[in-house]
Amino acid sequence: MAPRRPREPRESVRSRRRDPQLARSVKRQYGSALPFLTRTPKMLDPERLGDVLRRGPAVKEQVDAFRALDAERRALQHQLDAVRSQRNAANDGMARIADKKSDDFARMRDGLRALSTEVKEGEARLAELEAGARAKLLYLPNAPHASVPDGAGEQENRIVSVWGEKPTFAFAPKDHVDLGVGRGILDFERAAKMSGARFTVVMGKGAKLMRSLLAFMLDVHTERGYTEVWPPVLIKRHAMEGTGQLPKFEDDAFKTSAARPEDEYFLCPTAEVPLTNLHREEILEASALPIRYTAYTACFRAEAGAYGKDTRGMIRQHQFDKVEVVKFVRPETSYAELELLRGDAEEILRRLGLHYRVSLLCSGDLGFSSAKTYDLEVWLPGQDAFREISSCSNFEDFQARRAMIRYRPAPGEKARHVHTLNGSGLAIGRTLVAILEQYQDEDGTIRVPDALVPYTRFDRV
RNA sequence: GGAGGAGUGGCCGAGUGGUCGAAGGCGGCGGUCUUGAAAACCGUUGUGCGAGAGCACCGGGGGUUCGAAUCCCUCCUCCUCCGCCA
Repeated sequence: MAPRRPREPRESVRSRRRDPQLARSVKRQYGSALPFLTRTPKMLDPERLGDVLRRGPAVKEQVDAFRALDAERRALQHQLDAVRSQRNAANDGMARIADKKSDDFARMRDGLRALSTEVKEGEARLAELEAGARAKLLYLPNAPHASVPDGAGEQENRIVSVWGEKPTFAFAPKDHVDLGVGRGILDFERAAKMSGARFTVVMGKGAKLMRSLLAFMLDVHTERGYTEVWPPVLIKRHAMEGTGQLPKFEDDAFKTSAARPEDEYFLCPTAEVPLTNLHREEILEASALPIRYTAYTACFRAEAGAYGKDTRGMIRQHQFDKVEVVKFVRPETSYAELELLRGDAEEILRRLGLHYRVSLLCSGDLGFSSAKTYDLEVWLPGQDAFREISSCSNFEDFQARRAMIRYRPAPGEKARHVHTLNGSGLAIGRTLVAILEQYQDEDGTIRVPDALVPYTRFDRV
């Protein structure tokens, strides 16, 4: 990414828009009608319809309902334009009459009043149709890419590679709860005092290990070309819609309470949301792409419906920590970029020497917004299982349409939607869990991976 | 939190009810001139929808009016000062 021009202390707001990444700023304040509805979405193109339908039979109904509303909307739009045209012509006539008190003027005014009423009624009906079509579209998932295998759920994901080997132990390996509590670095009972279930207090060398992990991850990513970002974690509704967390998954999110609805915020569920929304409603310079960001944030998830799953330990928490990587790329490069991004996430695991495998999610396990996702699954000896530690996805133009993120392929050409990608790089809590379990010794102490020692300045917990 | 001020095209900036998608300047593009360049001069230059005629857009939304960039309400954003804080 090109370095941003340093800002003058008293620079005006408007000149600040002269950002080298921006071909042209798009002025559109939040809550406006239908930024992404301006053309038939690509996912509804006949050739891609088959792909959306792989999501399951319910999607067919959604598509049909959307198309019906959209056809109605287009018809009304045409009709309304014709009436508007009449009104505009009549209005020109009025403007040319010098004598505003003449009978002619009065007669024309009455005619115009009728036309205006008709236009207003049409606009009201059009707004309803648009809102209806938009609502339908917001609930429609992304189309799986052709390379995504069909399948109903997790069991049908495809393992595409395995890195490293299972560490062998001359003793029965403990899980991270026993290890962490045993070393005095994890405290679930005390966490419950202030926050209840599904929270962890990390203490002492454990806390330092967390801090070291996030610094280490950000350093690796920035060395590899990502720009480090420290974003807000209280998020407005429109931004959550932009990346696809809303409206469908509102129950999964925490939100603040506020006297006025417009003062309400959602707690960031992943840095994907603020990072992707950095460029919402912008037209980017083609030469600036790919744009790459990395950020550490705390992440908050209500995880409704996950009761009873992973109740022990710090695998599934209401609050966790994660370093995320996000890319904005040209559409034709997005699948190559996905492989690179996955490599960037894998790099962290490799440098930490953690045994893991890569899984390609099948259509039934694919997230709502994603066209293709790889999960990185780290080996947890204490659970005798691979567990997700990173999820790397190509969203194609799904988020770009919702958040109106475009680029201009060449000067003078029409703006196109970018493709967005993101991946965890990595979930910090789960990385700590993996280190505890894979690097444990028989006496319950834990060796610190070499790559982290420069950060922790101790080599054993 | 309190008190003021402001948001118009890539940028600056005019426009306080109709002929305004919007003067003028800068920048960009094309041309004339030039060995070449600069200067000067001429022309051109927003976005989206639509097959097209056409329609929409002056921060967002709503209202007044026959008619709104212009008047009113509201929200957002930014600026200045005060207070508080990290």
